[in-house]
Amino acid sequence: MPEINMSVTILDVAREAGVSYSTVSRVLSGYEFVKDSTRQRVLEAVERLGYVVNQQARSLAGGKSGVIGLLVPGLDNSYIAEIARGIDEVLSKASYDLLLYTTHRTSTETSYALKMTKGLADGLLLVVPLLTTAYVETLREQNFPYVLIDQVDPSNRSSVVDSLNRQGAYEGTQYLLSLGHRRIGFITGLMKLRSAEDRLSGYLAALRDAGIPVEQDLIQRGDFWRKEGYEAAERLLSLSNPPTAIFASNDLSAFGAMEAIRAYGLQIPQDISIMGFDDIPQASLVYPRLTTVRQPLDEMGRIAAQLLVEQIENPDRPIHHVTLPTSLVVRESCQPPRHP
Amino acid sequence: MPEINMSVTILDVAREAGVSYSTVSRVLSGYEFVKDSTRQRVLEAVERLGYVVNQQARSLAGGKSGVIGLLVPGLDNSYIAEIARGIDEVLSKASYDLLLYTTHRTSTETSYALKMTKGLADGLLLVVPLLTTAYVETLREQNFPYVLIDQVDPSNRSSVVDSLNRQGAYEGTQYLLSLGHRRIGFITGLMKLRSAEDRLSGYLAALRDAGIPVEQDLIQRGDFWRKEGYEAAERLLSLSNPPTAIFASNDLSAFGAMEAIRAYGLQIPQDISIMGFDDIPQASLVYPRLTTVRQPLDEMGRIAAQLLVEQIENPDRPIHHVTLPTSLVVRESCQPPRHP
DNA sequence: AGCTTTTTTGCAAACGCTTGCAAAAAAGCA
DNA sequence: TGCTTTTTTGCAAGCGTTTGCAAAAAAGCT
Repeated sequence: MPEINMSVTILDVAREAGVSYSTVSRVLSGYEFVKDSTRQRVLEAVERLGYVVNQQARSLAGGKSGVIGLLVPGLDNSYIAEIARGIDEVLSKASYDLLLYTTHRTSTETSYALKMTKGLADGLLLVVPLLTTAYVETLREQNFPYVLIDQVDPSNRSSVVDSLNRQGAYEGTQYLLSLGHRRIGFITGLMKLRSAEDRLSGYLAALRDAGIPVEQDLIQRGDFWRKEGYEAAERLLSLSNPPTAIFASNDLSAFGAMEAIRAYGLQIPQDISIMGFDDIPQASLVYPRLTTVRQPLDEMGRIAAQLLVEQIENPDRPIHHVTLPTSLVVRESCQPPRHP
Repeated sequence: MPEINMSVTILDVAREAGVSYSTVSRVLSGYEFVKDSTRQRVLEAVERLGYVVNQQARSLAGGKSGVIGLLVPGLDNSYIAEIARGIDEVLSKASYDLLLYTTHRTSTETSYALKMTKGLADGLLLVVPLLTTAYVETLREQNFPYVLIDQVDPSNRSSVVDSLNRQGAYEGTQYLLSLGHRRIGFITGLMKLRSAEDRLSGYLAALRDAGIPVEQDLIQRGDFWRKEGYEAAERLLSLSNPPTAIFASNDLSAFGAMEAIRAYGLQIPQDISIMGFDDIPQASLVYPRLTTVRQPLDEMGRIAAQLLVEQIENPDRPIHHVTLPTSLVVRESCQPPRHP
């Protein structure tokens, strides 16, 4: 009795159960008009023979693959893992498999997305996609279900899940101001992404509302990755009048900045305070533990997956834009400046 | 002129180019006996119509998918990202796409692996699989190409890439001994995995060779994850005669132990030294930076991908077992004990 | 120019499944 | 019991591609 036999086809099951292969197909798809005794016979034959469906054939023949594609920019960022966790929670309940494609080479983003629309996946979740205009239009034209996560669609015709980036950065900056910091360095994210823009905008708004003039030297370019965060922090620290605090656009950049601060022989938070954005698990792992603006990443994943599943099951469903609140998580990386 | 049109099939291209669809297929697969002018005509039609192949149909009809499946236990561990990086480097050169399946729910490991054998992928890379006996036998019987990474096959009939776990742990323990530590706590990995066994074995061998008796209380169970590392360290620290150093079976466990040490009000490395295993990127990010035994993770991925690609292209190729050396990376988390 | 060999191409079958339609069987009703 | 409606099932076509085989065309040789 084989547990699993890869060479068994639906024809073998049909023969074993004494029915047509279309009846086998109907049993497996849960079609209601199948006699119970027939269903039983088929299921027993499936088990006896160790039948595994050929997903390719099923997709080609018009069935649903039962797979959701998740397109992420890379793996070495817990931000992705946190979102994926929320996604997986919803998808497992809805009996979908999650298929992950990484696009650390940007050129693959389009080709992967389009590959997935050809029967490989029933829908697509796009995490911080860079090239939205190129293929999202194609996805929409083909009525292929997709949801954008932490990135907006300039044409406002996509379902999107993101968070209050601007508000979060505003509050984070306010917190640093409330500690007495007046020279607050800011490390941007990748500025072609809307989240990076919004976070910078929140920082600028908080300064303006506090009547503090913006100093361009205190704003340094980053790209959301640690290495650029290190370099941006270096530039901030080498100013003739360096900041007393640094607000990095995400936790990874903050980690890089922390390294630069230490390489400068300075102490966190005694000499310079540091704040991040995201609250990935490592934020509470580094020492001192990072004060950060929290994005509910797993909830973002959850909601995106729900939107997508609903869209697949109700294709006429209107698009949604869900924006989640951020919250400030105060840990040990910030304190009042040495000289007020 | 559409850039990409998802609804174009090979029939449309054939019509547009004035040839049969089998000629189109031959052109796309690089078959040598096609007239150059015909080839040109077909390629222009492909471009003009924005044709994208249906991968499902291609797989079903007997073609290669050009996809390698990567089965990993979870995403929130940079160990995986590092291995994936090496894999991706080789696969992109060999023009294979990488398809990642996560199995944080163990029950999906078997079903994902078997799904992939049905035309979805041309080969499979299995990273620290837990359930090797159940389906690896099936993969082998079906002559489906696969390589195990950082896990052995008890039957010794699989291609495997791993590292000198025992030797690495031996040298790590020796290093702590050379600093003067005589009470060295050890946090195990998940003991059903060979790497966990080997690392414990290396620790024990180093103690034995140094003539130091093994104390069972100094060996605490972990599972390679941070939380268990925290708890194992708590147990070590609450001993009446606690260790002066802790050797954790992997970096994640070491991070958890670092947290426990701090929660105990102790300082690293002044009060207690800590060592990990893997050298994931975070090891040089935590403070103090972690001394650890380095596994060349990206090289493991590279070699595994090479073995797999070669196996796919030469099915008669014999199995290989490649074991890579580890190396000690001394950073700032260890120093001689306070009282020799 | 005719014959042989090589190149080129289309036909047809196949891959493993889903599903519309119609026929057969069963159930319900008067 | 006969008629109507509902349930159950198999037939046949199709999905989009690959590939073996044979026919047609071209090239090579005498």
